[in-house]
Amino acid sequence: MPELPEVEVLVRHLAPLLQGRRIAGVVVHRERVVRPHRAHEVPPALEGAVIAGVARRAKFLVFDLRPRQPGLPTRLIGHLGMTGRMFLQPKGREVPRHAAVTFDLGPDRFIFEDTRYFGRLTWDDRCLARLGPEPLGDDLADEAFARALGRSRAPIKVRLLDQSVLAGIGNIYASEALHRAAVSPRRATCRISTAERTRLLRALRDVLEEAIRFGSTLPLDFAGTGARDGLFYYGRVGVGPTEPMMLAEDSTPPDSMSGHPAHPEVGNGYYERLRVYDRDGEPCLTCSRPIRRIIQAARSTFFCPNCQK
DNA sequence: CACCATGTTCCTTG
DNA sequence: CCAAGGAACATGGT
Repeated sequence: MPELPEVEVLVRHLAPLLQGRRIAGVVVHRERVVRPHRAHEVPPALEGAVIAGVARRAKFLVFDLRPRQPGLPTRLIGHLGMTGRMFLQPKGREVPRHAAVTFDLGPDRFIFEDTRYFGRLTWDDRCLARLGPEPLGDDLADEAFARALGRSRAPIKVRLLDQSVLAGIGNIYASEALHRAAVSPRRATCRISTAERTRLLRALRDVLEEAIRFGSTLPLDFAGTGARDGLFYYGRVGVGPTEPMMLAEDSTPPDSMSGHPAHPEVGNGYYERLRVYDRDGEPCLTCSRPIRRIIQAARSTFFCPNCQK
């Protein structure tokens, strides 16, 4: 579920649930996820710690800890990779097949689940040191954005995905922001005009903020227990046969037929949230000419060749 | 069987 | 030094 807005929504959801809870036990089901630590190092490092708070930095979740004794880690850093999820479950329920790490919190269990195991959970904080500025931070003024972009000749889309340039932009919102700013994803970064750059920063913030606002009000299925359309993203919800449901700690699993029907007009207003992503061949919502899909840095980019020059 | 997937990192080639 | 391409990680959906 990862990209800045999804992580932000998740953090807001988790913070009140985890604050003040004590970690009674930890089980590492997939050693790869706690790299560079070893599985056996994890329980002695974390057990007995109290979770003091949860925050976000770029696409990372940062859990502040009060360790049981000095010298032990004071924060845990999580990354969801492509398919990571985090949620609470009552103990006694079966842990999901792809649980990577589980925490015993007493009455319930905090689960980091990740089908592809690209995610991470670590107290090695070097990953945070390499990050560029937060796109939503007040500190990121126009000049700071210009400085971050630099004089690179790389295509702007590829540049936006570089976490050391700007932290938190992923493949979906990069395409979305460029479309809103009417800048071609292929444009060399150093050939973006001042006006375009200003538009782009604005578009980035708008896209991210809207997604957060939207995600905060949307019934989300953090546990992934509901039938899904495969994306878990806000934008295509309503297209598929079901709609994700909110799952606080332990709400009842959604009955799969209770979602809105698949008609866009009946829909829930989510239908047009993503204007270009995953819309290859569909008409651009501004000019109605077809959206195109191209490959940049081995990843799909979607854009309107007519609107974005 | 084919191809695709929200992410990151490392390696090679130009 | 930089850009671009590919592969790797691992699993599942269409």
